[in-house]
Parts: sequence; structure tokens; C-alpha cells
Amino acid sequence: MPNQAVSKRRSECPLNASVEMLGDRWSLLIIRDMMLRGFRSYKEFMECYEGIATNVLADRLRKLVAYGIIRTEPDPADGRKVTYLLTKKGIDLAPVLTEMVLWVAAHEDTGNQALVRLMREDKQKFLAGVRERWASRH
Amino acid sequence: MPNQAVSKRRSECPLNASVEMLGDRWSLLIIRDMMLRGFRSYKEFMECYEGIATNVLADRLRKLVAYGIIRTEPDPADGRKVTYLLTKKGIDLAPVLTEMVLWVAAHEDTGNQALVRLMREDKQKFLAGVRERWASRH
DNA sequence: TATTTCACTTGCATAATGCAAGTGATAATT
DNA sequence: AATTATCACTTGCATTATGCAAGTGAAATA
Repeated sequence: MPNQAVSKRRSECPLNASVEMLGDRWSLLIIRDMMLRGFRSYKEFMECYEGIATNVLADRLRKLVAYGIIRTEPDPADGRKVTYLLTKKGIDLAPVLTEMVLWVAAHEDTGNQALVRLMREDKQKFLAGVRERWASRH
Repeated sequence: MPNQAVSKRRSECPLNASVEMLGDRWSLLIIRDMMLRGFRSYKEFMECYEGIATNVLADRLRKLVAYGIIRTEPDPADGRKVTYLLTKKGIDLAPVLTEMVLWVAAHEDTGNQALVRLMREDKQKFLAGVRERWASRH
């Protein structure tokens, strides 16, 4: 890394704002599960995460919406249901999630080796897949 | 994304363990600043992060060590000082940090455009730089 | 010898989280 | 049409984590 790119000045260092949103126990999991598992509803998140408090889930979803990473859409067929969708900004997190999954896979045992292999061996294809999967509805 | 790689089963989804460590307000910042700003000492972190509590910083550093992402080394020239260093596992987080910085840069105003440009235009060179910068001391 | 510096710890008030029990709107069942 | 179930939440409260100020002890510096 060229030394001129290294700076100790705080303002010179990108990341602070995003970490405010991503730097918590649940947000990254929510995004991962929308991206990799196709989660769309409050119920799916709630049933899936052992230990998440229902008020905290509501709060995180609200903040992710406020932050422009996800958005909601009412279900035209069922007035009770709300669909959570990734926005463009949310989909753009795919490379981050990908690298994170690969990092975990490289350093500890992890499930879904097929997915990991795809991510590692053809990252571009995987990312294209995510984008396509969400293209119609961002 | 091929559908067979998508699974709703929890055990099939990598990330949980790592998010336990990375999913908090400070850990990613600490790693970023070691990687991008060359931080090495308790003091540097403490002076830099407005709002971090000294006991929390101590706790995070301890956990990052326990998790194998950083390690400590006594300063041979000064018995008071402790040097914090990234391990191999920590350096391997460079791609994650890189994608995160690029994501932030793409979606909000951010400092150090030179660094962002390097990351975007020659990601491999940037990553090689990080690895080299730390190679002698992991 | 006295004062700083460094890497912390301790104590306590405040804030965030987890958990159980609602609530209100809509949908499905009887 | 009335009752029950589902969905996406909210509310209240106990527990845990965090922030802040003030220490502590070992080692360096004046």
C-alpha cells in the first residue's frame, strides 16, 4: 500500500457512517438472509434468529429502511403482510457479504460449502446472480 | 445465483460466528485503523475514537486477541508499551474492509478519495500492499 | 526522587437488549 | 356473521452492555 494513502486523520478514513448501521449484532445477518436465503417477511426473521428480541428486530428493520438499504412493500394479496426488499444500496452490499462469507469459510468450519465454492471460484457469477435475483424488484 | 445454493436452513448459512465478533460498533473500526492507518497502541485507539469507553476498548482488544484476529507483543524498548498487531486471520479481513470502504464511497461522501480510487482501480495491488505491509510481523 | 506516560481497572449512571405479554388490523375458518 | 388465527408489530420490565470519570501499578523521563 503506498504510504501517501495512509492517513491518521479521522476525517480521511471512510467507514464511520456505515459502521453505525452495519456494526451491530443483527443488521448484517438480516441483510445476509435477505440476500442468500431470500427472506422477505418479519416472521421469517423472527423465527430464524434465536435470541433476537421482537422490538429490536422491528427497530433494525426500521433503521435499515431509514438508511436506504432495504424498503417495504405492502402485499397486494394480503393486507397483513409486509414485504421487505433490498434496495440498490442493499444489493451493493453483496461484495461485502461475499468477502465476509469467504473469510469465515477460510477460518472456521461453516455450512453450505456449495455456496462458498461458488463464491470463491466464480465471484462475478455469484454477484451477477444476486443482482439478477433482485433486479426486478429493487 | 443458482437456486440450489440458496437455503433457508440456519446451519447452512455461514457468517453467524464471525458476526459475533465483527458485529459491534468498534471492532471493525479497530481493524480498519490497524489496516489503513497503522494503529498499534491502546493510546492511538483511545485518542482517536470519540465516544469509546476505555473499558470497552480494553474488552474489544481482548476479544479480538481471543478470536485470533490480532495479537499483542511487548515493546522491547519500553516496558510500558504493548503493540497490537494483525494476525494472518486479521490481514485476511482486508478484502472485507475493502469492499466495505468501496460501498461507503459509492453511497455517501467520504474522505481519502485517493485511497478509495486505489482500492477501486487496483484492488489486487491494494490488497498486496496491505499484506506486504504486515508480512514481516504477523 | 518526583512526575509522566502507558495500559489498563473500578464504580456507577445511562442506554440498549432480551423476553413475555399484549394490540390492532386483516384473513381464514366455522 | 361470528370466532379464531395470523401478521407485524408495541409495551413494560428485568438484565446486560456501554459511556464516563476517576483510579492503579508498572515503567520511563525529568
